[in-house]
Amino acid sequence: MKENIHQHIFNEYAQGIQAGRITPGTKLPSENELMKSYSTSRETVRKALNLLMQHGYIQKLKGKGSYVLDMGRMNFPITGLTSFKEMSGKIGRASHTHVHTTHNIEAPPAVVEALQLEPGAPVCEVIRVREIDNERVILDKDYFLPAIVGRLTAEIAAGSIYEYLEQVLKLVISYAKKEISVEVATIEDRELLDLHGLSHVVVVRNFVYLEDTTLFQYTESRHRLDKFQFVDFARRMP
Amino acid sequence: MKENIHQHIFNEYAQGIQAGRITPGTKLPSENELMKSYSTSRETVRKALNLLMQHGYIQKLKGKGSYVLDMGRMNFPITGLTSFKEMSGKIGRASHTHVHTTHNIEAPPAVVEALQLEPGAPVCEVIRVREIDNERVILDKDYFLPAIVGRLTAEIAAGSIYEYLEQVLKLVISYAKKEISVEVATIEDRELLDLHGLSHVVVVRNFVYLEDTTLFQYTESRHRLDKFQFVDFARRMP
DNA sequence: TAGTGGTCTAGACCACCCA
DNA sequence: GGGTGGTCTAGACCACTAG
Repeated sequence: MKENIHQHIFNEYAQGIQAGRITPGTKLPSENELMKSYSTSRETVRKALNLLMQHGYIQKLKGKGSYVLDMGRMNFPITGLTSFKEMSGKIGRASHTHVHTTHNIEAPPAVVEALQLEPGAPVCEVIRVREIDNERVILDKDYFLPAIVGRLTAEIAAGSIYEYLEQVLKLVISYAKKEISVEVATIEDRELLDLHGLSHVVVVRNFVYLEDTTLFQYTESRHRLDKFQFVDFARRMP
Repeated sequence: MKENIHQHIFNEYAQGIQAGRITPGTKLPSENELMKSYSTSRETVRKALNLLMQHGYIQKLKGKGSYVLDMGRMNFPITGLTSFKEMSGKIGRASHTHVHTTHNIEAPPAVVEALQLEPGAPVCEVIRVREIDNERVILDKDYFLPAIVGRLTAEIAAGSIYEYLEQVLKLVISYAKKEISVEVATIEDRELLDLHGLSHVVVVRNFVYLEDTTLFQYTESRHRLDKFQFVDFARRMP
């Protein structure tokens, strides 16, 4: 499992808070106490506590201690890099994915720009429609570099592509940039989604990078307006 | 003043990257070299580098080194807790704020819920309209606890309320939770904004907390659809 | 093998909070 | 004054990357 000490401490408390075993307002043991009870050094304890703080689980107060926030059990944290499959599990709604197309094509202009390709370069395009409560509300258009992912099958696309990339291809996803905007619905949006006459869709553009800083995926996630929500937790930087 | 060593190192590189003096792809000095050139310890250097990494300025590669990303100069980082005033400066567009109302009122139901108040409790309401390129595109509705902010004047509201709170009242803002969704425009939206017939607005709900974990402000920022953009940088968590 | 970043240790001094 | 978190130090061992 290769679990670090500080990650181990973080996990224990993060899970405890998320499961409600540790209630908001509770004071955590001091760094000195944690140090003893985990038989480790203070800096290691502090790494764990800082992780908990950065994730919004606790608040640290100089001279007082660390206190549990009630933000940890926050409604659906769509923040970060959470994928549709992880998310739909959390919200516990009837959801279903329909794979519309999976093929290698010449990159369309928008994708050439997004992935910084040569005009006419090949990309692997995967178009999926997400259904929640029997309504088609999300259109996902993914573009991968064939040199890296090879050819994706429909079966893979039906599940979690991230799971496949990380566990089978052993690719390590490192970071991503997201852009959220609202745009006029295209003809494709109208055909593949149940828009009920809504004129706009929320577009989430996602640029995904690997550990070696290679940009390897571009995703356009097109959501029906009324089914879109994004939650963000932010700390004030000094 | 009072600048930590690791914050100092962070600032030097962050500014260098943002100003373009350090170009993307550049390899940073190794931790050992930085340690010597700043006459400090390695853990301190690492704190600075981790900050740079968390902010998307660099990528660290085991066994190789730290490399500058081209994400640091990212377009309008509305992520985090950036306020309108800070932002409008960055995008460099003609912008103007019109203070519509500033008064203490009984909290409306939605605000009672958001700030967890007793029904009928007083709140300080500030309604402002943001103009960009001579179009009224953002409606900001702020609600503060009068016990903390007292009475805000129109002059203060015309500038940056955050500046006033932090520099005059010495309040320390610690963290915030944001929720982004799209909703049907209200009558008030139609009156105060130039919606050009658009039926929906993007609503950003902001819950702001102080250092002692007090929730003290609730903000509703209502944006015209086509003028809304949100950029997010996320790292994959282990 | 030499250099890199990732983790950990056992101390230290400081500023802050509260009794 | 005793406890708390914030910062820093000078070592150590490991896993990874490279030539």
